[in-house]
Amino acid sequence: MNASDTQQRHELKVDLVAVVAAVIDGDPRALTIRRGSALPAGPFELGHRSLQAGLRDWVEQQTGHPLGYIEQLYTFADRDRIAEEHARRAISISYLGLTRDEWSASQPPRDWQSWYGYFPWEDHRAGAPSIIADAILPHLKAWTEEAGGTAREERRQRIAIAFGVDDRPWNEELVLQRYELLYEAALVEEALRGRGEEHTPPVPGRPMIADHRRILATGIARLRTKIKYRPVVFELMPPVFTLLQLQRAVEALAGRLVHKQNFRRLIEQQELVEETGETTFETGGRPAKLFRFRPAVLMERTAAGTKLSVTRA
Amino acid sequence: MNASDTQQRHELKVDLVAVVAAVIDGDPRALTIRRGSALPAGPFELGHRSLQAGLRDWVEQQTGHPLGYIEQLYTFADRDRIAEEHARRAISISYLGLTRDEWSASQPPRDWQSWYGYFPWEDHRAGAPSIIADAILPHLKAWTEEAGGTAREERRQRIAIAFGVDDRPWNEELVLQRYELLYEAALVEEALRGRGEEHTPPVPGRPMIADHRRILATGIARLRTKIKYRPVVFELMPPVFTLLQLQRAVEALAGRLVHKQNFRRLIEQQELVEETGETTFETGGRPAKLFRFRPAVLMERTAAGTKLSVTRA
DNA sequence: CAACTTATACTCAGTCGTAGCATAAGGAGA
DNA sequence: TCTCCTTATGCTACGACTGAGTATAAGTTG
Repeated sequence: MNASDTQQRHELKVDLVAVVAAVIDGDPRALTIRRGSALPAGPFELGHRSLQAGLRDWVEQQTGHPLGYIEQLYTFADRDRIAEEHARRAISISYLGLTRDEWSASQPPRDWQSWYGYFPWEDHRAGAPSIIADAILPHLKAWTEEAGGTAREERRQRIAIAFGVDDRPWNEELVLQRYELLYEAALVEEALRGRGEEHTPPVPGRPMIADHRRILATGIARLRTKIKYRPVVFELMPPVFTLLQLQRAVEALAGRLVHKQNFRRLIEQQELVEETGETTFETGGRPAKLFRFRPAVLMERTAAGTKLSVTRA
Repeated sequence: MNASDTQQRHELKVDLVAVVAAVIDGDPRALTIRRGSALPAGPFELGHRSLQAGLRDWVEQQTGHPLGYIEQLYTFADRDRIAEEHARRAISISYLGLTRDEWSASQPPRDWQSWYGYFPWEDHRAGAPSIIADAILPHLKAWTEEAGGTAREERRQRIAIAFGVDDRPWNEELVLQRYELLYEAALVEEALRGRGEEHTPPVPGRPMIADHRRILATGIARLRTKIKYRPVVFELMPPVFTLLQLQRAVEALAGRLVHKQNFRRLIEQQELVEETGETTFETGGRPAKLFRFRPAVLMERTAAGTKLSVTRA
């Protein structure tokens, strides 16, 4: 009805937004601009050969970083979320990119920000962060009380699943669901904007412009899901590495520790890597064998079914 | 470079395209318009509250079918693929919708077309279709020969993975990869358009306008992947059903048969369904118990991790 | 040399996927 | 009515994989 009656211009602004991930100094990071307040982004223009090409252009232009592997994430267009930023309505097509931070001294340093500055509740490598029990759950509980009838039970249920309440396991993949819950409960800064209540949000975690933090959450969730069944960690690792370094990278992304022995067994039985024949003494204790990814794996990554399940520590 | 130099209008046409799936008479089908030649679609307009709302409007307007569950699929913008259809460049945001075909006699009949009319090579319920060995693989083999050097080996590899050559298993999820291979090898009608070579394509399978068949492939692939870890079949089933009916629906979607006993065990141990207490005699042999989905499952479907693995027959 | 760190090998129980055997309960035709 | 066919449903066995623990090897540091 409204679609056909309303005769308006059918043209819209289309933005490309990039979540570019790398593991640096044992931390999972995202490439940002404006001192961490935004993701690299720019409009899709007629000069771009494709969406991907446009995205690469913008990222390289804004950060100086060339992109390797990228994949599409999601297309957003919620009027509510963007209304305050742009008078006009816009569509954001988001992508996930994976790289290493291969900076040369001649390049300006890039603005890599740790994921967990934006999502402090997502890093469970040293156990569940205390802010979950101290700040998040109490506020969410209060939020369930606000609702009545079936809505209250539904909220309780969503919270229990997302944050692993009452003996439910923590599921590291539900990054977006958790952020959305906090947004709906108005516990993050983005939810308070333009409401005249610009007070400090009750839950720590750095905000971003527009819905960039939501897009970042989408990218993290996708990556956490994907490492389990596709060999994508490769894109984030240097050409040669030890198994523990690989494990630390996976742990950084997943935000949880894994069982070392089982991790190695998994890696080796999947035939993802091969020994280079050399060892490194830089790791502290007994020298570790160095590995590289098997070329066949790099080729098959499009379709091969590889599982790199994040087993518990 | 090109992005910043080219000062062009930053507005684009944005189309919404729907893959709406249902299982009717044991066949997986898609809701189409124009006698099966196109998917329901229309431009995203300023009057639409959201992308999803816009999509619902268009589908209902064009087919009379209201949509229940929908999820976003992918956003396409390849200039090559759409060039012939629209002079102007357009972006297509595609969605997957799941429904039952609850037609009332007063409504006009909807245009439900079987998936396998468009992708005859995807239905392995009665074994691998003969066209794979008879038509597809020979043509693809010829196509590998056209390439030289590493490209040839890469093509061979992709074909082997996608179609399950040399003892590799058939992977029903690779619907899109298979279609893309056939497209690249110019074995489907869409690839021949506007090239002046409008001859009959070498591989059977009904074409669609623009890149709608590619979008349909994307939707089928997504659904085949998703039934394995999320309880989405529900959306496609009537409120009450026998376990064999549920199995047949899964088989129709996956395009392959499953082991009956294991399927039942899986379903029951996941506690997805509960008995209604009644039985039906309409199935031929021994009367079958009737089941319904447990209400809790319908609620949790957003986040619950349910596996409905398609075990072999 | 002792204490500590990291690497790596091996074991074991529980779960899950695959597959086969067996029985129950209806209908159709001899 | 009896037999055969069809579908439904229960149960068992086995191998692969997962989660978690034990033990040993080979370095560095004080």
